[in-house]
Amino acid sequence: MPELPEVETVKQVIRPQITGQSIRSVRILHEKVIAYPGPDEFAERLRGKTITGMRRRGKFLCFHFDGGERMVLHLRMTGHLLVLPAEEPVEKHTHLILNLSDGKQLRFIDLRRFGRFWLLRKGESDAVTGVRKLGPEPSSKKLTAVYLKGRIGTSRRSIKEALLDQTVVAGIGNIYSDEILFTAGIRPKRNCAELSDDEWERLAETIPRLMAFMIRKNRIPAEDYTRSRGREYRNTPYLKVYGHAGEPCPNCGAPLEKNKIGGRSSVFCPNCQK
DNA sequence: GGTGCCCTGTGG
DNA sequence: CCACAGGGCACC
Repeated sequence: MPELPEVETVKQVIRPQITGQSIRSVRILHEKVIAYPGPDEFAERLRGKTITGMRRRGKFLCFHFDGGERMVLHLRMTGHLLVLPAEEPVEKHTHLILNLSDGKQLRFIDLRRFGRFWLLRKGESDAVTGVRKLGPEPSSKKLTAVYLKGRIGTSRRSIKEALLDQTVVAGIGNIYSDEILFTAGIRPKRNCAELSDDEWERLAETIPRLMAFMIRKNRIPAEDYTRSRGREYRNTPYLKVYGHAGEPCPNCGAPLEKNKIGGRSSVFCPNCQK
């Protein structure tokens, strides 16, 4: 479900509601969502901790506690977070509840149960979470045409697969890879090794600009987010190709085409994208 | 690299 | 009924 802009929204909505709170108790309703360590240790170590901050890295969320421990969360396809009063009914697919000192609860809800939590000790490596392998953020000044060409310029993969590789750039998913390639005028199936310097430049320019635009458009007041139960905060009105297969291209009017790349669907304009 | 899998729900 | 869904990983 969420890619970088949506995860950023979750962070912006949730962070002010939980920072400074301490965790009174932990309720794990489905142990599977706790990837590391075991569920008992996870709950035991969280209890009594104070939340000092919350950050995003790629599609990961990282909760910081006093004493230096941190909890890492990946929402995967359908995971989301809500802060609700303890008396609110617990909805279906709720897998983890943190009882906070102000009487509210931080809840993790995930229909498909793909989302995962990790709890790391102070200074413990995040190799286990995958955060350590992430490539630069789209907003990073490290993300240049020279970087992209050097990192994947000889790869025999398609450019779409490379953009989905979190070790190349962090945070791009199936929606925004299609949007980026449309804006940059490059077909998703194009082989990385055949892209021109000009095309690497266009990618390096498009990735941060489009992601920043989507983050800005995705902002939502916490009340609206909570009222819609974390469901209606997506960039759908701004997507030019994703979800629009068969419809006219917004640039040239030619019907947008859809194909499969590495098991993921991909929408593009056969006319505007070379 | 491709494929299957982890899950549940929805839409054709 | 089957195909598909915004993610990521293990396995040939």
